[in-house]
Amino acid sequence: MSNDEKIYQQILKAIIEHQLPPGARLPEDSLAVAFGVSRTGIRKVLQRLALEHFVVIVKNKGAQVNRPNETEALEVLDSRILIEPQLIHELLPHWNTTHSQTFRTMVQEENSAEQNSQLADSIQLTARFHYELAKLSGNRILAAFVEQLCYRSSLILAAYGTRGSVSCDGGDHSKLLDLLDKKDANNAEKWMRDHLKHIKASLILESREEQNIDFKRLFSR
Amino acid sequence: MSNDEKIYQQILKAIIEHQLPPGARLPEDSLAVAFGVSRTGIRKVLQRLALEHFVVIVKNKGAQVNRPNETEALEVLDSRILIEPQLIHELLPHWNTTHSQTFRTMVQEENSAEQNSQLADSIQLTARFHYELAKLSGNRILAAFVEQLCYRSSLILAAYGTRGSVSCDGGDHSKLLDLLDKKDANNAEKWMRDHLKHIKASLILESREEQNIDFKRLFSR
DNA sequence: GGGGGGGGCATTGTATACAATGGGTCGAGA
DNA sequence: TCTCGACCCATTGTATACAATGCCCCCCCC
Repeated sequence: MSNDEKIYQQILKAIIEHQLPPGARLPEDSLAVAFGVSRTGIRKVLQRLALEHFVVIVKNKGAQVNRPNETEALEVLDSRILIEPQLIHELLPHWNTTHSQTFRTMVQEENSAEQNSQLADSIQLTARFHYELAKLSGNRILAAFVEQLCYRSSLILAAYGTRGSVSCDGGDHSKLLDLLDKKDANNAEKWMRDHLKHIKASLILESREEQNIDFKRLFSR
Repeated sequence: MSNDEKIYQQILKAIIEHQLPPGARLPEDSLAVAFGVSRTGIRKVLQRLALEHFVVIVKNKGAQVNRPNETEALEVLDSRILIEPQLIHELLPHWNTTHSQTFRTMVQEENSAEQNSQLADSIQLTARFHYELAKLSGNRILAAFVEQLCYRSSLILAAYGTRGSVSCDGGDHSKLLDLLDKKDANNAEKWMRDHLKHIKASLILESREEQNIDFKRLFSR
């Protein structure tokens, strides 16, 4: 893996695990010394992260970790609801006992992370479950897109998620595996859709609009 | 629009219109003098184009316009087949006569471009029809993804498309508008799926594998 | 005491210089 | 004449220098 890629992975990991919380500033200089490279390399990574919506770069003000707003959160979940259930049909023909084993191991990791109250690990493992599944579809473009959506979901869950919305996953995911083992495409698809809708519904979206306050209306007597 | 953005748009346009054909090299220096900036600005744009799969950057060898292979072409079309038909349901509630007018005008442009044998224009207008439609879904994330897929499709059509696969679109697109005007969601969805499948089927994918030649097998007596 | 303006500092934007890599060409030897 | 090798040039990778911007604080004036 190239050096840039390593830096990218490390920063992305830190963002997803909320070691770099939403809103955190990412000064080029500090990162440059931290990784032992010049600002040039850091800028490249930051711009990639910006294109993928993990950070926001404001001209002449630099980068900070994206703080997804309500609209973005809902759109990410809606995108997943539209795509992931359909991928079930694509991946089921390839599904075999080896995959089943691998994914059941992953579910166990999720459960133990959850029981130890390692929220960050739990969220990340949940994301991984979903995008590893997407990869089995065989369509690398869609798999990459789902992967990005899952990572963005990690950010969203950490910001708007309730404990319940994350922790119910462990049990849930193994149910999907049962359906896949039975080659029950329709119920597996339905399960996936309901699962994602459940997560979407569990988000706490305080609807106080911080933006677009209509001062004129507000202060007209 | 920022300066970078302008450069990005110009290069992207040139790629989609095949003024920069697949495989064309994009030396940083030449582009830098062409746009009157230093290599720094060009590199940023090229890396963005690379992340979006319009160019390929090979370390120490630079950038060239992506030449989509068979697999990539099929995956792009499959992605669109999975997403776009479903978006019909999302956009139909917002569909009104104003939209209808706008899109019918677009179809006319497509037809005239096609009649004048302006293949590049025709391909691009077709792409635009699809992603403008996607934008009406209200989900900006999916719309942006579809937009990217449509642009990639332009590259693919120019490389693998038959004249028929492009030119049949003009008449086709207006049929979809009729269905949308009738608020016939199911048939509009079906139309979209068939339309994309038709395009996919019309690609000429010569299956001579240029890569991964198995010399060992080839030359073992 | 409060508000507005100016200056300094921290940070990013852009260009350029130098290092490193890859490919192509020219020449020597078989 | 063909092949292998070394050198050179074109191009990219990386670091650094300087310019430009924005923010914050302080001071001055009202």
